[in-house]
Amino acid sequence: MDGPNLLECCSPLAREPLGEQQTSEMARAFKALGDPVRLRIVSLVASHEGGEACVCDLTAGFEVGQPTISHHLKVLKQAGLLTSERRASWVYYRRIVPDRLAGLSALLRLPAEVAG
Amino acid sequence: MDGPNLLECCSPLAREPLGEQQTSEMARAFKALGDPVRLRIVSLVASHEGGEACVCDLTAGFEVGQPTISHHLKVLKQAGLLTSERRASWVYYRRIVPDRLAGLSALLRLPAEVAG
DNA sequence: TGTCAGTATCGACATCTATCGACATCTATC
DNA sequence: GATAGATGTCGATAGATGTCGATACTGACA
Repeated sequence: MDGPNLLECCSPLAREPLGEQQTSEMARAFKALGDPVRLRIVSLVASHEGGEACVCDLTAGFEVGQPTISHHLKVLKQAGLLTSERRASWVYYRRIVPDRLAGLSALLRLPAEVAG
Repeated sequence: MDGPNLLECCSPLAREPLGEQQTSEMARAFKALGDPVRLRIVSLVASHEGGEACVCDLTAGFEVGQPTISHHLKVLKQAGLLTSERRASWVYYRRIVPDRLAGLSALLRLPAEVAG
């Protein structure tokens, strides 16, 4: 996933055909973003003040139950998109640094866009 | 998906919490990329000469059967990532223009990255 | 018109996934 | 230590998904 050129100008995805090994981990990250609830969780965390949000912030804003939120957070964590830290009674989630989302963004950027 | 500011400087995802309606279509696109085979298909199409590849180019490069490739192509097409055109006996797939991948890339780009 | 190659669809199957309720675990506070 | 609140885990279940073999469709060509 975090290969040497991932944050450079051109998209590895469009530069050459990706092999099996390269795609499996990338696909897992995209798959994690491929659920509306998880996408909203990432958005809420990324846009929350301080760049982090506790689980209580999340459960309040969704129509699904707390165990489900917890499950989705686990998926996002395993995909390398979020990290968590316990402070007192609450667990706070924030984007992983170096940012995986930025890496995925660069992956999708295409030559036409870079040139134009 | 293709809202007015999607290709601007900052990431909508990190600017404000995304709502249910906004995320559903985005999630579908990410979900489509969330399979290793599909990610490789997109990569192969994007990197193929002329920016397009026929199904026969794809079936040759994968270990899964032709019906499965056809199924994945349908998913990518429905997600708005690829388009197809029949020429003689062959069906050619290429990236959709305006490019959906670029839109997703912009979506994931984060303020920190833009500022830095 | 008949045949062939390329591609899509269909039905079936095994596996994965999202969700829930119930319960366990952790921390703070009394 | 006992209690309460916040969070994670477990087991169950319904639905989605990836894959395949068989088959139908489409265009080219004899």
